[in-house]
Amino acid sequence: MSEHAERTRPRTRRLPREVRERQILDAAVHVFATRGFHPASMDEISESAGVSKPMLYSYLGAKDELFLACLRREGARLTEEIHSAVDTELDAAEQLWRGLRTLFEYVRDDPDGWTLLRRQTNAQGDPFLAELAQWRQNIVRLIAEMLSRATEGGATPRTTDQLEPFSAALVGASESLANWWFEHPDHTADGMARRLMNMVWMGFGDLVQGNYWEPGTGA
Amino acid sequence: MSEHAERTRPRTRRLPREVRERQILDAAVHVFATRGFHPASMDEISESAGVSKPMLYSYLGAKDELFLACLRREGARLTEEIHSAVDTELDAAEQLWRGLRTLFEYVRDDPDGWTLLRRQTNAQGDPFLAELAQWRQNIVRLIAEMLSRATEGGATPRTTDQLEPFSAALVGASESLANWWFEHPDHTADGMARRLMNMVWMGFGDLVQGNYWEPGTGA
Amino acid sequence: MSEHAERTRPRTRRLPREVRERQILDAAVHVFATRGFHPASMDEISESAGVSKPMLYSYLGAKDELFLACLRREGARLTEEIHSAVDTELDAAEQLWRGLRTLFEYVRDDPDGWTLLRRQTNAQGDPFLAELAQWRQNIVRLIAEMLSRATEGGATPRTTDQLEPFSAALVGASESLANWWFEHPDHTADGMARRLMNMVWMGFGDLVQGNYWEPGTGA
Amino acid sequence: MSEHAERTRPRTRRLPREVRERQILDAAVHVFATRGFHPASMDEISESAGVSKPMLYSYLGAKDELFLACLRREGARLTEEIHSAVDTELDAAEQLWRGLRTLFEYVRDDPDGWTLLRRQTNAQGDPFLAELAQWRQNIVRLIAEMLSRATEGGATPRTTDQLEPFSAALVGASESLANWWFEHPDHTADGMARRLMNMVWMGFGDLVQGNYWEPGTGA
DNA sequence: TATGAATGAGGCTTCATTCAT
DNA sequence: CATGAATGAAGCCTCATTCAT
Repeated sequence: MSEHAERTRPRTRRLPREVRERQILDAAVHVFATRGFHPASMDEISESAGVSKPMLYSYLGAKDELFLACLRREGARLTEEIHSAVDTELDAAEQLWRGLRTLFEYVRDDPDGWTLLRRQTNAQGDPFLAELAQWRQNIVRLIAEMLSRATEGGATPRTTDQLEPFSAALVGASESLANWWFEHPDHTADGMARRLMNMVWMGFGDLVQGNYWEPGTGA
Repeated sequence: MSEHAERTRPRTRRLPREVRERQILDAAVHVFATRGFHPASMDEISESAGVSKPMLYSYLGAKDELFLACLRREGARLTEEIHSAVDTELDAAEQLWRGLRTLFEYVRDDPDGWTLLRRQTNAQGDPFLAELAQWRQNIVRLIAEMLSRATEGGATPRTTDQLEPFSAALVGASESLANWWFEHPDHTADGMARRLMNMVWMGFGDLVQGNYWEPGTGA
Repeated sequence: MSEHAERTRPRTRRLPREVRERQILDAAVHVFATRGFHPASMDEISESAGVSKPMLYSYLGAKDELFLACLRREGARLTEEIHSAVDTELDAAEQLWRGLRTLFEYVRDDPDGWTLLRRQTNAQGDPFLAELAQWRQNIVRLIAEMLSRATEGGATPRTTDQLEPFSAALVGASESLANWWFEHPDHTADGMARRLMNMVWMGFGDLVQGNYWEPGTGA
Repeated sequence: MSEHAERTRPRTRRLPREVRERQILDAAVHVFATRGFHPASMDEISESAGVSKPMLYSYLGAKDELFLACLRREGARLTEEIHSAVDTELDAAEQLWRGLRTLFEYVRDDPDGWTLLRRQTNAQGDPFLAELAQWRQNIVRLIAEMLSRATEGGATPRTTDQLEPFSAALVGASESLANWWFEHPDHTADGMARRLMNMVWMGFGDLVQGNYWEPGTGA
């Protein structure tokens, strides 16, 4: 009887397009993050979103496009949060510190999004992943520029040379450390950011001698 | 013409098992590295190895097992090279330097293997990838121990606390920098290792002030 | 011409699930009965059902499950028909007579189902066939109980001892005689049941002396 | 070392063809009986026979032919044993009794052979199984003739009519009872044969009244 | 004689995607 | 707007069988 009753009106109400899209994206981000792009199935996504598959396609297109939409949303969210956290007037160490702290806050608040951004690596044959690579490179370049601005004057040419690979390494270290955090969740975002700041700013040579970086210390 | 091109390599016949296994593994490492686990097809691997599919299965088992065999071979190769390069008698900086140099040499000499090790991330539902995660964690731990040994005496408790996350970050930085290298191949392995050494040992704070790490300098 | 012949039945479209499931089961029972489990191919079943293969899987699961579904449907049908034909108030001979007659009517009306139930033997490595063995054993036990009830009082202990193996033999005789019937179809179900009744009730010793069993005669 | 030593001379000696064929047939009968025709693999058979696959094919041909060879050997063995046990001079009951006893002795002594003969049912699409069906029918006919001879004089026409289906049912009952025996092995061949004899000769009607058949009693 | 090496062919299964209602 | 019904295409895997030594 109750089964019958449920069938008397459509399972889901007519919702405004915007709401539906967010529902779907939320579900898709979760499934893609949990399974990875290829093993994720459109069936699971549609079910998890509480939407029929035709709606999925009609709202967000094919699997590639849906995945891209997820990447774009999460990438933009992270980028914006970092942007609004750093202030180009500050010195390099402070900017870095704020950026890292924001990053780890994002990781904490939206672990699926982070997994999504972090998991996929560029792969020949998955051309649509090029956009993700592009996005990463942008971040790397932003950091490089930030450091460049912040070190104008003092920086020797040799330092400048190192800026981009340094930024790349920094991004890699952040990603890896965030993963480590997943397995050791008894740390705060602040603590994680501070850890990373120490590493990249002070270097192991200093740490070994007991010299630590502290927020507010400056360059 | 293109039809003829497909017959590029004539099917060599009746080779001893050992040789065939190596052929297959070589091809599989290449295809898995190029495409990733899921998109790689057994068809492509068998074709690329110049061997029929039943041989794949007869010699190296199902797709999972073949993939694991690739991971094991490449992982063991890298591990061994690094092991034989570092000498636990040396101080930390020197050990790190040698390890990093060997790593980048491996990346240069066996880029497919590197991509393989680097590309796959652990995903729920791909339990066989757990072995890769395990292997990575072992490396992290090895580095942490190395640093721990090398800093005995001087290290404060706080430093010790940081050793494992630091190692994780270091591995991430190496991976990311190696990727950057793929896109800027006009650098030597030695140069890349030196770059990374500067970052992790000196830290950006020192670099900014013109203090660089040099091989042979010691801790 | 033959190309056109293949399109014999136009793909009916958009049928309710219930109808499709029956269509599929009908086809599957036929193919499984004709070929046996292993040689039957999902391709042939899907084609014979006028449905694409994914529908088979979506509606009735993998080959094992589809086969089990066939067994269950046919087994239940036969069991029910016999159940509603016999009446535990009657004496043993009458019950047996009605059961046998119903059995042969089922064989006549649903030869594929009968072949299905009769053909498969339990094999190590086909664990899903255990259910069929179980079902057979249930029938044997039912018959044994029926005879037991019907002979209470008169039966000596020795008779009771024989009830289960006797029932097993009876089932085997029925199966074999039904097969014989397939090759000599110019007999009625009633005639076949009477034949078997004579054998099992009177025994050859009586038959040789011209003593036959007749319906309505009683024990 | 021992592994190496084993390789210094061929794993198997040159054996006369006859011996090899018996080896192979023994293994094949076992595997076919255990798994059934389709699931049995030539790999398992060759391994179980201690012979390489090319030898298998060279000695006994393809899978169908090998299977047929198994059926023929086992079928002939059983037929011969029964033939030499019965004596057409004896009366019907005694012949039947001896035949049944021999049958159950064969089942006891060569259960794989029995399973082989009993398991496969004629299947459209497995044309090579027709020979098995033929063989069964021969047995049925033999029994019918035996009964016919043994009842000449006393038998009414109606009895004659029943002889072939009766024989078919008898064979089915034997098969089924032999299967039951597999699951209740704590009985002797003699006991089983006596059981069956009671059923087919006396019939349930007599049994219910305490009339049993005893060896040596005659018709 | 004897066998390790090798494969064509075919079966099971699933997935992204679309149609008809 | 919304969906249950439907499928082409492709992937993994195994088997009977033969070749070259």
